Amino acid sequence: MKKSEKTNSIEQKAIKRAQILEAAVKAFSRHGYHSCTMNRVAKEAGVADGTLYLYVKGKEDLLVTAFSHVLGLLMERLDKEIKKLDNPVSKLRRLMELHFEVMENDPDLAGFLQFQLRQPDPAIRAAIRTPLVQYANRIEAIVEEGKEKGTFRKSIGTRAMRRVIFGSMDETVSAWWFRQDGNELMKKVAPLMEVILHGLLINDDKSRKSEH
Amino acid sequence: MKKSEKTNSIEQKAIKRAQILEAAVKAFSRHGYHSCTMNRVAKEAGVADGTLYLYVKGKEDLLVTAFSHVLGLLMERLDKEIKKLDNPVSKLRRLMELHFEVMENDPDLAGFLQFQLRQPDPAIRAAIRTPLVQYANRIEAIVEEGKEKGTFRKSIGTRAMRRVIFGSMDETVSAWWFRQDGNELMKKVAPLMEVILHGLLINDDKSRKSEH
Amino acid sequence: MKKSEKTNSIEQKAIKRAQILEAAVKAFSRHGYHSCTMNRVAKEAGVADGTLYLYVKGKEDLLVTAFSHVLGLLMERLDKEIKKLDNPVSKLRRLMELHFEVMENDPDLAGFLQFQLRQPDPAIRAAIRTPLVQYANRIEAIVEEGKEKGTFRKSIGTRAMRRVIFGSMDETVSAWWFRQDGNELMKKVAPLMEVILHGLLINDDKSRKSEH
Amino acid sequence: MKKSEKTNSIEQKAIKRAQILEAAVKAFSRHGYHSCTMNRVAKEAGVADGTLYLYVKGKEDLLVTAFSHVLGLLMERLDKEIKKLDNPVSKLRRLMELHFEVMENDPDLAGFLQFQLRQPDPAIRAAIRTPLVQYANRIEAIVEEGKEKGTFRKSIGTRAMRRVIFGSMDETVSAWWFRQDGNELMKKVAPLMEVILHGLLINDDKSRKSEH
DNA sequence: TATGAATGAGTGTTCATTCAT
DNA sequence: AATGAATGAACACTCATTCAT
Repeated sequence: MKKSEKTNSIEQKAIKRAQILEAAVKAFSRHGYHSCTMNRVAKEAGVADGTLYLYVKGKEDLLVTAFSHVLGLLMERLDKEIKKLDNPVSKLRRLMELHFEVMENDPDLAGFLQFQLRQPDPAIRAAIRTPLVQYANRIEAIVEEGKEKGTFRKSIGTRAMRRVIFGSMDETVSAWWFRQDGNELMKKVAPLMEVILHGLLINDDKSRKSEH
Repeated sequence: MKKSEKTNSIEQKAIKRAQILEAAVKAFSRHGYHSCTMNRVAKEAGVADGTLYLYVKGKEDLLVTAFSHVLGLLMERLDKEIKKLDNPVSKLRRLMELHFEVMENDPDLAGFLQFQLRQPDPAIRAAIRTPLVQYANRIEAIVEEGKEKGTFRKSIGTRAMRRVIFGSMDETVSAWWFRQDGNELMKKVAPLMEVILHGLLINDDKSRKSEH
Repeated sequence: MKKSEKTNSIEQKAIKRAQILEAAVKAFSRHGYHSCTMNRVAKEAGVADGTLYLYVKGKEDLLVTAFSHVLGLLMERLDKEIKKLDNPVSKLRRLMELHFEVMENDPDLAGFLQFQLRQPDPAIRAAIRTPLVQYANRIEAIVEEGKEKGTFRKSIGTRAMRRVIFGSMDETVSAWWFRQDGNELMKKVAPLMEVILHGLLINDDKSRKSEH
Repeated sequence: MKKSEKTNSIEQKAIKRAQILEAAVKAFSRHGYHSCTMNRVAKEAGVADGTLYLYVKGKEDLLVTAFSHVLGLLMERLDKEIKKLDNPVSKLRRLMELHFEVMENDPDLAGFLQFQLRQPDPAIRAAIRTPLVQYANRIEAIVEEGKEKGTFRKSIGTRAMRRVIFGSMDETVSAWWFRQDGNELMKKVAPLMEVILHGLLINDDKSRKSEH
């Protein structure tokens, strides 16, 4: 049963890897990346200090690898869910719901993504950039689709729209995380969509394109 | 002339204090809060290491104090400028222009506010919260005024509006800072205002209140 | 054919043992004893880390055992060659030639013997002492023979003579190894013998026993 | 008294520096360079760990700096003593006496010079090379002088002579240090000089230049 | 016998903070 | 008030060794 053994061993390794990366998310979130020692992560994962280095190159790599791991899981789910929908507004709402749902269900993950990841270190930012861009692309794809289908206004740049969307979600999650007041995050979807879709103004005459 | 001497001495002290706080902004921005040593701040300020501790309690306090200092200057200016204007849309645009202008003119300050300040350490975040709330209040005051005057829609919570506004600006500045592509930040004001005021949708019928 | 199998197995083991010891000499020489990891030795020998511990007790034991192994080979050859010769001067020259030849033909071995072995750790030095003394005995035996045959002066202690002989060779090999300037080591035999046999002085009157 | 204060401070610093370097010699000698922790050196010097780094760049630099320090002291004394003498044989004997005397009076220093310094690390060897060459030059200068004055034989290279001289002394000190049998090192001067000056052979006819 | 994943003790170095001057 | 030399706690990472397979 060599093959079965080998398969098992590979599975074991993948499981331990996930164990470590998820322990890192939790530990970094609770103590803060810089204040969190590798020893704490190891304890959280239930392995020895040295074992961490069999799976990642170092502390920085652990942060980045853990990020790719969890964002990968999120995007896999996102793609599957969004594929089912047919109009950009629904897609945008679903993206936002999913984003908030994930955060709400795992505050450690939320803390990790909102704060621990925002490291000023250029090396870290560069490493994080790639998966982050993929997420931004998901948003921009919806915006583009909306423009093509005539749902969203073509006069505004896709980038600007993406920034408003992502910036709003991001700020909302951050504010929610700090208050930690029960699980109300999902309730923010509707008002946020309201503002993003229709804007602040009453009796808005879109033919004007601008208020002056 | 005891009094004059004393006044002079107090002024001297205030000047050195500002010197130190601005040196901290610059040094933290360039090297990153955690990687920046107190010695570097001291050198930047032109004082000895120990002298810093005559003005702040420690490194963390230096970060927070420096933040209050620069945000105080910004808000002082903001209040003066906004007082002149009479409608909420102009006020909102002016706030955004000012925000972007300050960032654009002082990239060190921008890096400090956008990244160095976002420390995951709970103690730091708590300390930073107070001055930050004051800034949020400026935005919410404009939103409230807009609602009262019938310019902004009452159906959306002030908080949600504020989050979209601040989140959009914040995300825009962050993205700009990273690209560091010349001084184009001011050009983002119009498209951002466009989205925020009118929303993403074309032919928006505001009587519907929502897209479904 | 149990016996043949067993013999074969024993031979196999001896071969692997030699493999490991020679890999250790090479690896220690190239990376330095302290900087060389057991993993590197294992790789060099083509076995797994754990396998090393089936042949030696630990890293220190590996160093000492490897030394005994290579010095044993050298002395075996030395004895055979010297047996053929009949006068102490020839024997001394042959010893020196052999010493230099071995070093020259295997720079890894030379580096190992000249530097990696000179560990300050008392335990290591003590362990190395035994085989080293055997080599010293070869030199002293030649000196003694020379004294008995009336070739060398009896007035000087055998130990002192041995120290001059061994110290000179050792210093010469070290200097050569550092310069690594082609294979000129054999050319040092003649001048070295010249000094050792006749001394530095011109017109030496041996009846004086000393220069004053 | 500004000047006096400053002078005093500089003196203090030089004293502490010497304290640290001499503590390093002692600590490295007793525990072995690699096994000796910086903490041990600090304790030996009576300072905190961090203080060491105010005087040297790191552990490796400490080794090299300590070596330069002690060899500098030795050579200063050597030059002064040798200047008084007029013939190369006396100079050679004085050099050897001094070498042995210094080692004998400070076994820690001897252990440091004989073993701790012989690190295989190329960086260390390169750093140590410069002061070591200076010492070699002292020996070669005496040899050259001896050749010019017609005392030493011109037919043998200066380098070869130096290697015999230095190698013999080195080997003698090493052997002595291991036995640690009282303070007999000085007694080795005469027999060593005997061999080096007159060679091993009885009835040596220098006109032959070689034994065959 | 052989493997190699897992272990965890051990250490050079940094740097915020203090305090004698 | 100002200095800056001294402090010493804290930590990421390595690697010899073990042991279940």
